[in-house]
Amino acid sequence: MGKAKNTSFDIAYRAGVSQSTVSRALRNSPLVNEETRLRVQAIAKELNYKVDKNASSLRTQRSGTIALLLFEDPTNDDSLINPFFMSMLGSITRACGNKGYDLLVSFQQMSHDWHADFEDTRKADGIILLGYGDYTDYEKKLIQLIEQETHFVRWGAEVKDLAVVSVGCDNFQGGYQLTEHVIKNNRKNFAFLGGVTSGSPEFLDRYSGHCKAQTDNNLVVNENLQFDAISTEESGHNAALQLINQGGKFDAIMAASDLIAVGAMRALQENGINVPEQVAVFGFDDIPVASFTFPSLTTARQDTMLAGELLVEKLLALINGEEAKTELMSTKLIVRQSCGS
Amino acid sequence: MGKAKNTSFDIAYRAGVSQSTVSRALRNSPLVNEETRLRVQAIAKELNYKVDKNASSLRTQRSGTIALLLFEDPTNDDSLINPFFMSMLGSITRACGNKGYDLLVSFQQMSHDWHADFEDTRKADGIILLGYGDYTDYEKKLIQLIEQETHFVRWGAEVKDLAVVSVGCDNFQGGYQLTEHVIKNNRKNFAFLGGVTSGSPEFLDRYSGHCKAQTDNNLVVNENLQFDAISTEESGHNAALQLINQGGKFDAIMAASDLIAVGAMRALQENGINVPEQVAVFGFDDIPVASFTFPSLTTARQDTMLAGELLVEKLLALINGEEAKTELMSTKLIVRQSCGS
DNA sequence: TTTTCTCATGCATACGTATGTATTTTTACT
DNA sequence: AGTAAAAATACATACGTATGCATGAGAAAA
Repeated sequence: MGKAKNTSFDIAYRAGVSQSTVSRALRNSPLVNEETRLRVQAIAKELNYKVDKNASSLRTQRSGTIALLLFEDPTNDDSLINPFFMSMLGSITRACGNKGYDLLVSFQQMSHDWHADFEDTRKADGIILLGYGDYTDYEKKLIQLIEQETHFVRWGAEVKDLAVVSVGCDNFQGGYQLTEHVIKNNRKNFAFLGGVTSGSPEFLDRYSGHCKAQTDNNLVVNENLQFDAISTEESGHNAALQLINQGGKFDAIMAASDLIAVGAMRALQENGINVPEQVAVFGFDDIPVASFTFPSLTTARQDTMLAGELLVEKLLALINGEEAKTELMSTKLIVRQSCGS
Repeated sequence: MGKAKNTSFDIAYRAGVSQSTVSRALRNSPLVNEETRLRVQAIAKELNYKVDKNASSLRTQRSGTIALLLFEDPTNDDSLINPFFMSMLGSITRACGNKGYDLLVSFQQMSHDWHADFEDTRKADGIILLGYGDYTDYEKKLIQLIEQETHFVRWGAEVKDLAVVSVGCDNFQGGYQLTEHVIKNNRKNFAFLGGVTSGSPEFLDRYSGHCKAQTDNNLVVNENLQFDAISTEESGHNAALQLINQGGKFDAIMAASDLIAVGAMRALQENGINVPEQVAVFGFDDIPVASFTFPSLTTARQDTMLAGELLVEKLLALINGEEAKTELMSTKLIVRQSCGS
C-alpha cells in the first residue's frame, strides 16, 4: 500500500546521479551527457515518473496553462450555450494542445463580477476572453486587467482607445457581402433583426455594412424595419413577430446572427409566409444548425478554426513578451436555400 | 516597474503578524483571533493578494482542479464537435464551478494513445471521461487507470467486470419508450440506423430496447432494415440511402442518435419521401438542432444538466475517499413533429 | 501569589522542482 | 607529465504556501 509517488530524487537514486542531473536530463539539457540522459529517461519511464507540475510551475513561475473565460448570456440558464462559442472553444482547445498548453475553461456571467485571477493565482499564464455582452462594465474590467498587467486577448470587435489585443471578424464586410448577394437576387426591402443601439458593437457593424450595401445599390434603408434582438432563437422569434405585425412591406430579413435567423424563420412559417419565395432570410456565424434548418440558411461564416489559432498564438506572444496586433478576419459568404437561388 | 507579486510574507509584514498567521487567517482557521483575521483579510484585499495556487497545491497535494477528457471521432477533423458532448461540457463546467473546482479541458483522439496523466502531474485531482469510441483499446486504458489508482468517472453505459464508476442514461428504456410511442401512432415497419455489432454499446442498448418494444407489441423485428452508422449527419445520410435503395417496406426509422436522424431526414426528403406522413423518424439525445429541423425531431432527451452534476459529484466523492456507485438516468420522451401527431 | 489552562501567535520545516555556483572528471595541449 | 580548458556532475538554494510544534500572554483557578 505504501504507494508514495516517485519524485526526481527516487529517479536520481536509481540512476546513481543527483536530483539536479535528473531534472536536467528530463528537460533535455545540453549540460548532461547523452548516455546519462538516456539512462535517466529510461528509468523515469520505467517507474512511470511524471514531473510534478505544481512544483515545476512554482519554481519556473510558468504554468503551461491558458485560461478561457466564456461569458454566457444570463438569459440562458439552461444548458444551451451559444453554438458559435462552442465551436470556438473546440478550436481553442485544439490550438492550445498543439502548442503544448493546457486549457482551463471557466464559464462566467458577464453581469456578475467575474473573476479573472487565474494569472494572479498562477494557475494560468494568460487569459482568453470570449463572449459578447454588456460593454459598460466590460470595459472597466478590461482596464483593470491592463492595469494588473494580465496577459490576455479577446474575441470580438476592436476596442478603441484601449491597448487590448483582439481577434474578430470583419462584421461590416460580412454584412455588406451578404446584403449585396441578396440584392442581386432582386430583393429590395430589407428588415434587420438585432440590437443596434445597445448591446454588442458586432451587431452594429453588421448593420452598418448591411445599410452601406443598400445605399451603394441605390436602395433606401428603412429604419422602421429594424428590430432589436439578442442572439437567441426566442429573441429572434419575438423580433420577427414584431416585424410581421408592424405592417410595412419587406421581402428580405437580415438577422444579426444565425440563432436570430432560425427564430425568425419559425415566426414566418407560423404566419404562413414562405421562405425564400416571399421573404429571403439570412444570418451570420454559420453555426452547425444553419445547414440543417429548412430551408437551410444562407449566412456568413466566421472561420472559428483560424480564430482559435490566432487567439492562442497572439496570447502566447504576449506571454513571451513579444508584440501582438489586433487582427480582423474576413468572413465567407455561405449560400444556401433561404435566400432563393 | 518593480512589480514583484505580493506574497503572504508581504501581507504578514503589513499586518504585523507572521506568515503562518496570514495563511491561517485567509483560510478562516479557528486558530486565529477574529480581529486579526479581519485585519489580515482586509490588507490582503487591499493589496489584491491572491494565494499562489501552485505553492498551495504543492503543499496540500490538492489542485482544486478536475480534468475533462473529451474524445472526438477521428472522422471529424473540422471543428464540428458532437453537440451532445458540448452540452455535457457546459453542464460539467457549471457543476465544477458550483463546487469550487476549476476545469481543465482536453480533447483527445480515442484512437491515439491518449494521455490521462493529469493526476500524476498533480494538475488535477481527478478525471472525467467523455465520448463514445472504440471499446477495444478503451478498456485497456481503463484498466491502466484503475491500476494507477487514478480517480475518475466516465459517461456511458456500465462497463461490466470493471470497478469503474459510470454515469449514463438508460438507453434500453429510451429506445423502448420511443418505439412504443411510435407504435401507438400506428407504425408497424421499423428500420434502425446505427452501428450495433461494432462500436458503442450505447447504440446496441438502444437497439435492444427498440426491438423489445416491437415484440412486446406483437410486431416482428426485421433485421434487414438495420444499417450501421456512426453519430454524424453524413453517416446517417448514407445509411438512409442504403435503406431506401434496398427496397423493403418501412414506415418508421429509429436513428441511434439525433445527428443520424437529421442526415436520414435529408436523405428521405431528397428522395421525395415525406416525413412524417410516409415515414416517421425519431432520434436520440435531443441536441439543440433537434428542435430546429423541419419537421422538428421527436427524440429522447438525456438530461445533460443532471448528468454533469452527477459526474462531478461522484468524482469528488471518489477523490475524498468515499463510495460512489454507477448510476443510470432515465430518458425523457420529447414528442415533436417528425413522427406525426 | 503561584499554578494551571486556554487562546493566539511565531518558528521551523516540507512539498518537488529548476537552476546558479562549486566541484570533480575528462580531454587537450604544451 | 603537467597544466589549462572543457565537460559533466553534485551541491545548495529558492519558489510560496500550509501546518506541526513551541512559545508567549492572559485568564482562571488554587
